[in-house]
Amino acid sequence: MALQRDQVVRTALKLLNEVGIDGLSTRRLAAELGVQSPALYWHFKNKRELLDLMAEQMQAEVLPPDRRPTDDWSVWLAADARAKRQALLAYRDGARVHHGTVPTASELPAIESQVRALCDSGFTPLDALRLMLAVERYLMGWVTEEQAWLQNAQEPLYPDLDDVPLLKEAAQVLRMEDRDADFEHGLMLLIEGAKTTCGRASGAPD
Amino acid sequence: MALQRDQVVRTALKLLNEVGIDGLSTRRLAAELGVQSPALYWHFKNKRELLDLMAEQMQAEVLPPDRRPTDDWSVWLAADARAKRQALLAYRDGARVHHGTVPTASELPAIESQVRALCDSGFTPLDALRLMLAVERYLMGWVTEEQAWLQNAQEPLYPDLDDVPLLKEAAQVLRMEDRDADFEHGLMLLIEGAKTTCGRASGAPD
DNA sequence: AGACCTCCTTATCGGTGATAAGGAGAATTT
DNA sequence: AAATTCTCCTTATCACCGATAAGGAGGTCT
Repeated sequence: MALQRDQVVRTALKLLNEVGIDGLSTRRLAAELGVQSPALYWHFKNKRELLDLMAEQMQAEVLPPDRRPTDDWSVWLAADARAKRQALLAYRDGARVHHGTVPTASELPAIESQVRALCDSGFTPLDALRLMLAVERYLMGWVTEEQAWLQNAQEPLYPDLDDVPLLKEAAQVLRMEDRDADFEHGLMLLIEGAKTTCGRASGAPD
Repeated sequence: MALQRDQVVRTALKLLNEVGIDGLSTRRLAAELGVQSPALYWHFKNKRELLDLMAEQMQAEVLPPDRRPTDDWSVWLAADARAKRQALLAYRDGARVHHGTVPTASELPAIESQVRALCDSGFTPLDALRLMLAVERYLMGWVTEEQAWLQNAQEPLYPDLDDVPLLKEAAQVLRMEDRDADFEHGLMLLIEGAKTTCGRASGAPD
């Protein structure tokens, strides 16, 4: 039986979790598939294309198939960001795999419908897209640093904070002990900022 | 005359702009310095250490030496973010070079003093540090994607937007034609969000 | 004079992504 | 049925990478 393209992608994702993106070589992947490494180049133009498909598959595995904007934009926008974060966290170095990927033309309609929902709540198309872009990049930056830290989670960070009392008070953030809450806080800042400057609450137009 | 450590770093940064981080090999750098590549390993433990020093140098070249918080927190916080963005943009792949770098213990006092300034404006230490973290990661995510896009700036992006009228209206964002303004917008969202949920304007307590 | 220290050299190792050329077998055409 | 084409893989090889081992030349210190 011949190798299937998406079987290669799935194996690559499984391997990613074992060895990380720096350890994910075409030879290692080929070995995992019981094949010689040049065989992969029949299925993919190059490694970049493989990584792109891996990124696509990662999102598909976690995101619900139809993310139709519900009534309150701040609810679905936040839920979307949380789901995407989980998608990236589900694989080692997920954010780095996703880097450099650009929305293909086929994803534009989904973006359009989200922009439309925001516009129905009082956003201009410009502000709507800018908000979505800001959330997306906050998300990417967050998870990238989060995963870089996860990989080096060795000795306790900053053992002595006696000289910096305020940081000592906020040590849980500095030591990243509740990353979910900290991510949520930043996300909330973006959404609150958008509420006060552009949008209005839906269902309760002011 | 022997090679100086910071001469190597400066040459590496110059070379970075010519070949990008993927083209920056120890051999290429050694050649630039008129030396054989193992010579570099006398000055640096490994390539990671070189990249760390490059990241440090990049920030030092752009950031003013003493960034003392002025009266209005939203002003210096934004100015700081803009300066850091410029520092990263000043070199090709600057954001990727900076990735994985973690604040050393010696940078903690500077962070403490910024947290203090925020607390003077009504923040709790927790909210202050979370805000700074959110801005930092938004910044990193932003510039990383920005530079990835810069490197692939070839054919025009999304030539046909007739099927997505709202995106057509916001095409300048989608096509990243005014990246400064778009970055500024997201930064403003974070700061406005912080104003309405945690802080109060300094000088004009409400 | 001898020992050390600094900074570099040559040689080499095990790995990487990628290409060229070709071969075996199934499918399709003649 | 024979010939051809297509699919999917192989072996061999390229140029390059980060890193280490071992040693050598030249200055400095004892």
